[in-house]
Amino acid sequence: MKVPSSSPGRRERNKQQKLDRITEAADQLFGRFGVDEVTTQQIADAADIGTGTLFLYARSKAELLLLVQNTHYAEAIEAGLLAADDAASPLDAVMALVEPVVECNRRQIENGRTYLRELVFGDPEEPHHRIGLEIIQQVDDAYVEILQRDGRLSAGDAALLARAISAVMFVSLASPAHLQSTDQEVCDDIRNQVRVLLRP
Amino acid sequence: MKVPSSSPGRRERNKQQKLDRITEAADQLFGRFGVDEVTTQQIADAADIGTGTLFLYARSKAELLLLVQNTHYAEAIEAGLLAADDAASPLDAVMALVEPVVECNRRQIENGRTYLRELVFGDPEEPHHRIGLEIIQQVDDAYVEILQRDGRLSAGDAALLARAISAVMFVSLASPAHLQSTDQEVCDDIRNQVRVLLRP
DNA sequence: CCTCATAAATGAGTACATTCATAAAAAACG
DNA sequence: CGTTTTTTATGAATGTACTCATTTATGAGG
Repeated sequence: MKVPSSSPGRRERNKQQKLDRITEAADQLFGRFGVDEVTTQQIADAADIGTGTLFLYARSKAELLLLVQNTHYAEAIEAGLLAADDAASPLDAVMALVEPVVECNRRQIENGRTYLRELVFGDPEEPHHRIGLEIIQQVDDAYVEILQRDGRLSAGDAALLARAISAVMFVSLASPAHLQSTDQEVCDDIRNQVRVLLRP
Repeated sequence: MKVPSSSPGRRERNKQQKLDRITEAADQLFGRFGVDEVTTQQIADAADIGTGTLFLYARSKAELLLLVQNTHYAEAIEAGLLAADDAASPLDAVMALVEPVVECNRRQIENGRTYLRELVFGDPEEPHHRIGLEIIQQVDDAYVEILQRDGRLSAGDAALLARAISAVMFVSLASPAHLQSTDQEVCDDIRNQVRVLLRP
């Protein structure tokens, strides 16, 4: 048995390199053509690996999309958390979080909708799925914190209201009604709904 | 050119019979095994039609599920609309609508989730999809009416709040978190969220 | 260095939804 | 009726995500 401390070993290095190539290839191809227009074979070819190898690194095409997109959402949410700190009102704070997520989600609308679809309907046990859920949970947690700032809501009610806001954002982003809308229009639509929810 | 008035003609009769056989077969098989465990071939065989014929009557397997389920949801909503009329409070009225839908949706949980998934993410141009959207739009309209009963909300705000309630119901039903829950637990969860939304 | 055990990679194979060229049936027309 | 046109039915063929028996690479022990 070898000590796992110092060197990662060639095996580990190879694995990491392959994962990097896969992530890079999938990100490029998905971003360029949309998840439905890209075959797993094309990704495998672009990453220079065998057909089946791909599925050792992501158990499904959906997982591959989550793997690629999670990073982008994490960045968007980081920005949103910062912006929410100096918002004047709870509504503005919520929207400071919503805006970067909307922007991220709609960079490629088809991918954005598929990402949401898989988060809700995919297998929550899959590794990248789990990570995706953790990432959006951060937004929910931030909503709770925002809603409690002025002390008018109990912790329980704040949690429930936060879930409602998340649901509103989810459905607004997923709905085909907004396929042709601008990001701004989607944000405005969400803001209007949240405004009514917050009106105490 | 023949007058289309009097007799339906053998062609029309055959078509109707086939559609009936397809609907019956799909309803049975989906209900028994769940949509993912049934192949379109099995449905075609059960309906005693050719492989390709199925897709003349429903453009996709998803459309077939919508075709079969729309009827059930329409019935559930009809019951809900009646019950909502003699509810004491807006919250009770909303829940009178929610309960039959939850019951219908969760008769077979996998089918229920797939139904919601296809309604939101499927092609809204497909005929049965369109009908499904019209059916759930009734629920949304009913929410608007309920919310305006006491006159404390403008029409616009009522519409926005109704959409939020719909979003809450959708996400609560779709979420894997409720895979193991009872119908009652799901209803309670939705009720809690709606209660917070309605608290002015 | 050699041998064996274990992990990783591979691509031919599978399953299944959907399509499409062709055939059969029905209607229209004389 | 027979002919032509239009609609409907069919199942073999297709495309694609995913699996799995087999091969190959890596590391451990001697």
